[in-house]
Amino acid sequence: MRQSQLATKTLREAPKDEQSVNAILLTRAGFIDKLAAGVYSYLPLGLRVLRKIENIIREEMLAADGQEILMPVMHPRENWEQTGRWENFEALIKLKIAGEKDFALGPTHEEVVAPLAKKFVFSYKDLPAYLFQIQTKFRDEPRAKSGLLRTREFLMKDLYSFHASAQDLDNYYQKMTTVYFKIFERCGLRDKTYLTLASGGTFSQFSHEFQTVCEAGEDTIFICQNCKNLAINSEIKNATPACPACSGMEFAKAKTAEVGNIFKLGTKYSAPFDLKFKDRDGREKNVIMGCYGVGPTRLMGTIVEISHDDKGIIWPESVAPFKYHLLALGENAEIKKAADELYEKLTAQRVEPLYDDRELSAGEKFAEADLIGIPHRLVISEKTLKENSVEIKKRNKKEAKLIKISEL
RNA sequence: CGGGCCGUAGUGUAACGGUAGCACGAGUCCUUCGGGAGGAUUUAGUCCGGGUUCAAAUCCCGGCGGCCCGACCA
Repeated sequence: MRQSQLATKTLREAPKDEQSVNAILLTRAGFIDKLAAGVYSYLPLGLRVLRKIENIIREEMLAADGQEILMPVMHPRENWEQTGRWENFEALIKLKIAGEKDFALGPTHEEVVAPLAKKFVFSYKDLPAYLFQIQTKFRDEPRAKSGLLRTREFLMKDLYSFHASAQDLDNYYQKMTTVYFKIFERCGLRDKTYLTLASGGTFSQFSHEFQTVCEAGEDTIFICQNCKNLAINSEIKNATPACPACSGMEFAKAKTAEVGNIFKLGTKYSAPFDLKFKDRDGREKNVIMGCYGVGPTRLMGTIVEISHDDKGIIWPESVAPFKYHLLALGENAEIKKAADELYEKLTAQRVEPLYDDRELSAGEKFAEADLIGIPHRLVISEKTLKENSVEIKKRNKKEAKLIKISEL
């Protein structure tokens, strides 16, 4: 893409109504735009990042036998009455349509997926089943905050698993723990992300969260200093003094953002919707469920929180909006021609270049490139042309080197 | 939802109750071109509603909106 065609512009200064690092950098660099507190538009650069994160998650869900669906955002009141959550889910956004009918904007989809599964699950032969979607969720957060970390409208991948036995759920739950770490690995968050015990288990003692250490996070966890494999959420720390994995008693306290969570739901949602199956023994039993959530928009914010410097964002290559940022310095025809040719070549190779073909000073192009944070910077200038080469520099490294154009 | 702070061009910031100014951006032109370069010129603003006053960006009341702290976060 030619930067002269890019719809957005960068801001030299941070808007004064954003305080968090992720919101400041993403806004300045033109990835997002705030419409209201906790409600953001995703602009061309931001949407590219979001799609990459989504695709990583999608690939991992498909590899774990998930089948992708898309459920409605609008949920009839009756579904939520069925589980008692029309009244009990405080963040539920309710609205009337046609002046009469009550609907909720989906904050999660158990109330939709359970009755949906009822239409296809009859026998143990239909189980297990794994359905997932990547979709916009709505929650009436009393206080939206920290840019993309806590919003009222956000993207969420939610997978629901359906099992014939608790054992089968346990196995899949275990598998999803591994799959989730793979997602965080691919998004560049693995090193700072901890499997964390949390409350909320209706079916088992705990649920598990995936917590990424970062200043802007709003959770507090205690990381076991013995195995460093497990952490305990502060909300249940008092009730859980020792590490359940290794019995360690020493913990390090850390501020974190919850980037994912997994629940064993058991029959909490299958029962109210009468979601049953006929087992091998001929008896009718409740389907056992699990659910697994991870939010691409929050992930995007978290990545920026932990991967930036004073000049701007440093995207991991896996989620970067582009792989190369090609800068043409100077306006003479020779430079322009060489840069144009390299741009065409890279485009033909499908390696996703962003080409700064604008008539701006060198300093301005460098500053913007650092702000946007594309992993590899390519420069064509009088200097490089003398050597018949192009300068290449990684965003997270200081040194640059010249390579032959033919090497790209 | 409680508490605090705050709403002035696209962005950031000034203006004692008395002419709304500056910088950046954006537009046009010229000169520049390895770290947000220089010059000329143009553009654009007091969140909304009421009140006090000869006079309100400024004071008062109400609303709306934003940020931060807390509560909340299946």
